[in-house]
Amino acid sequence: MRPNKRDELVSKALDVFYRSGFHATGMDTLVKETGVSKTSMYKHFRTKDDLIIAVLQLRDENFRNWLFGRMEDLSNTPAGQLIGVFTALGEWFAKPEFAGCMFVKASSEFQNHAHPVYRQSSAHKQMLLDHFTALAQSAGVPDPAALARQLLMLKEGAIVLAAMSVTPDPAGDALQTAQMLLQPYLKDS
Amino acid sequence: MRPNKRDELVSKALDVFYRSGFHATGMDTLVKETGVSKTSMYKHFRTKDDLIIAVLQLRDENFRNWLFGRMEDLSNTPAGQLIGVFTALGEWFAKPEFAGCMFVKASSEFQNHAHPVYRQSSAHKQMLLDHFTALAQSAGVPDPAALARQLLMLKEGAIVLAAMSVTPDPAGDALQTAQMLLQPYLKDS
DNA sequence: GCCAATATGAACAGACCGGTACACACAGAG
DNA sequence: CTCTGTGTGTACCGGTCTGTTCATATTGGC
Repeated sequence: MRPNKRDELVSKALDVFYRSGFHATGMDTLVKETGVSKTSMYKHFRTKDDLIIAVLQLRDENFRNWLFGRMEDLSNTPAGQLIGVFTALGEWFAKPEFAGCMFVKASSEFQNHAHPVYRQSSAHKQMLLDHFTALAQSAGVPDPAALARQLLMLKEGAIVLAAMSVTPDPAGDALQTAQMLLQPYLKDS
Repeated sequence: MRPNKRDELVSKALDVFYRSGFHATGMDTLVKETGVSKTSMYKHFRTKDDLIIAVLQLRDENFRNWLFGRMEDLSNTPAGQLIGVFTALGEWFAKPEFAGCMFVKASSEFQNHAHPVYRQSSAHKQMLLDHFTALAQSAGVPDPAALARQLLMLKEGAIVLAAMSVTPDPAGDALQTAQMLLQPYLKDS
């Protein structure tokens, strides 16, 4: 029961769940895809729900590291980093494996608000909101919380429209709107 | 095989799917909930997918009638109607049965872009976009298509945040943003 | 009333669901 | 070598999935 074996299972399960959905993916499929035996799988994860929760934890970590890292790469100023969200989104949407937000999908399939999967999905969005709020505050915005809510809303809307193939460049559209909201606080540094 | 019986089945199935998800809801559950026999159910709908497609058609009709009707009630001007979207959203979010957008959830569970459920979900959003674009054009906006995309994105973002209980008043936040976008075209009539 | 056509319901079919029992391979200790 | 502990794979469990079969009510025409 090496610990990195567990991580490997979670990582592979993430891919399959992301591609095919949670309820639609059976444990037999995951066992086959990972090459491990069912017994081993259930040694690492007591139930399917436990596995899903581990998957969402990994996703939260990966997504946060990727997005926040990308934002920092793109700008040194808080306002510039907030704008960077939408540049980063555009890069994500262009990837062939893009298939929407995993947490939105998770909360869609586990709608009971008391369910750990729903709570975890909600917490992920809350975490993003907190980060945006902190940046907005650093940027000197009068109402940082309100701006953060607006930017998060743009981000979620863009992801939905991208996942549903409604408009060709939702990241670009969101970027334009965000620039309007942030214009007073963007120094051209 | 009275036609209104079929409508009744679709309507009831809509409620159950909306509450519990598509894959998570079995035909046995639907049969039990509707009181009809399984044979009758499969007389009306050849497969579960056929039923889901009928459900989404009804949802599309209901949602369109409700939203567009509410928009017209709220204002006589095109720009005012576009603002009305977000007032209407606020009313929707306050309803106890609110559980996010059914089409976003459907496309989450049926991600294959060639699947009729995905295509239908995408088409629903396209329909909304077209309506918004026409209104924006009537309002005399220079780039009606761009504004419509922005407003649709705000709507989708607000629904996601409402469904995931991230912020207390996403409709209000979206309304504020929309007012910024539409300010030049809103006459206080 | 009588017969044919149709709608219905319960039981079932075969596959798959999440989860478990258990026999076994293989390591290290003596 | 033997004994023992641990990780693994297979076969299986009861239940549920979508979809079907077939015998039985129910209806309409004459």
